[in-house]
Amino acid sequence: MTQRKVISFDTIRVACKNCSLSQLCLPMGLAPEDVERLDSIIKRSRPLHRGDHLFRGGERFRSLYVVKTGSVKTYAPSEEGGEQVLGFHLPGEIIGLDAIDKACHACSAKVLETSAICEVPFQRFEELAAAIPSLQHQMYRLLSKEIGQDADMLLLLGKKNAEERLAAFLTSMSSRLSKRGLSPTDFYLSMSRHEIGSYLGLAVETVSRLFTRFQEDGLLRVDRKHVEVLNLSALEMMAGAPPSSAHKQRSN
Amino acid sequence: MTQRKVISFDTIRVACKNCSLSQLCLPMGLAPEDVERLDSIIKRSRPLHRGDHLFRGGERFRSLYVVKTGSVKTYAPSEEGGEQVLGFHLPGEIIGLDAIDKACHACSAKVLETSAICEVPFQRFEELAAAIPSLQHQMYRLLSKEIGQDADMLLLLGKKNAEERLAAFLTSMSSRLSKRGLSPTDFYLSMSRHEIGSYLGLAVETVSRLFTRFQEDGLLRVDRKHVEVLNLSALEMMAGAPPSSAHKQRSN
DNA sequence: CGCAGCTTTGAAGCCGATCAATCGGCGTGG
DNA sequence: CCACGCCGATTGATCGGCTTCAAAGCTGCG
Repeated sequence: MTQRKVISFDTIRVACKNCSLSQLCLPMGLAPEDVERLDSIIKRSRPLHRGDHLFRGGERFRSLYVVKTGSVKTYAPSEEGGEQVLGFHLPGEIIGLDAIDKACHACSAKVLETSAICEVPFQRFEELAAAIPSLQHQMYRLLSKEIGQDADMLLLLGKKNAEERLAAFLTSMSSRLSKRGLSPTDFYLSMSRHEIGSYLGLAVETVSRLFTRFQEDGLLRVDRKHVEVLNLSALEMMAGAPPSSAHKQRSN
Repeated sequence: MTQRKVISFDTIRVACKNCSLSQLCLPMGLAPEDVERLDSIIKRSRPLHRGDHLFRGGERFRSLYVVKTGSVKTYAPSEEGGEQVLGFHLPGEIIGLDAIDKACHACSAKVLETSAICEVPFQRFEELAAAIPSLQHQMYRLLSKEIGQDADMLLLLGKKNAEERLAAFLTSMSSRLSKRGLSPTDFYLSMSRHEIGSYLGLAVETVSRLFTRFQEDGLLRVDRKHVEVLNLSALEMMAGAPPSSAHKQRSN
């Protein structure tokens, strides 16, 4: 099913058993009783709305957050009001892992659309993990996975051109939404062109031009925030190795 | 003291008590007996030499590696022989955290100069961490720290220009070496210009030109791999906020 | 001593940023 | 209900930094 009108979708069902990490990110190897224990420490908040902050840079770190529905962006506010978008977080994804080290948030997290977010007090989670080896292992995996994804992003920013970047962004969105049972080819982008550009290290105008070009090339259909992917495999190809043989990047 | 002739420094003392994580990355909060336990699972290898691999992409993940002396680069081999450098690892730093998730190395790690590396079997480490809460916490911090650093790198690649990138690279090297008791202003770079360029998302020629320019501007003195920083604070300034007011970056 | 590889330097071209202006949707208020 | 105004998105034109291409210089090693 396509998720139409996400932007103004206010009636979010918060009542969902096992909204917890158990399903969202730790799908394997937990005994039912352990799942119950994990579930018991999780706080469910009322729906948050566009513009609300989960936390701001500089605040003390207390909890991890799991997106249940909706989407969140993390960003580093820079001097002169500008901001660098560090990531977009879709349902099932975790926010705040980077703050464990200094026990203080280095970035801010802002809700992009009406969203349901679970809060996981880290202190209590840590105690639980110490008692449940498989949970501890899952936590290590989770942190490790984040590092691996960052490496992919490093590669994207370091080596890929604008076309490849946007293609990678779109295929990433596609596959992540798909994992949550949403359509991989028809979705709404809750973030602005400006935010996409910031995330990908591109100017807004470049992002806009590329959307237009992709549409002209029959890769997708775009209407504002609504995206229909018409040729996913072509996008994936483009996101991966050098796309058009026209101008190949040096392998530096 | 400056570390002269690092490149051909073959007589590395491997015999060093507490070379372990205890000193390298987990400086706080461990009881002496726990340090002993941690130390006991660590394997010390004979010195490795330039070009040796710690592991290659695709190999099964078994251990983390800690650089004791020397330096290591991690890189993602791409098709057509090209490689993307993901990071440089100096004494005290850990390698392999990204492989925990899939229990398989996604990147390769190659020794840049004669180095002493400690191997930490992860399975056994994990068991130990489960039994020592403060060790578990340190491990979370370590993983989290890595994520935070990746975010810094994302910002660098996404927003900074060539000049800022090299300045950031140099100040990073400076401060990391300094942490290990080496000179922050006089050091040898064990990696090639090409590898620096790959890491920073720049062409070799650009890196070379910038070294020349920095020297002309009196910021540093360069001779091959030997770097003397003459104006560290200017470099730090340059690496941080927009450097020369001449051409300011859009805050996208 | 001579080659191979890395580094440096020069020149030209291109991609994406920047500047500039219009378009378009959406919320507001009359 | 519609006109207005604001802000994001789009489109066009120009500029510039970095890449690319090319070639010489340097260094270290066999």
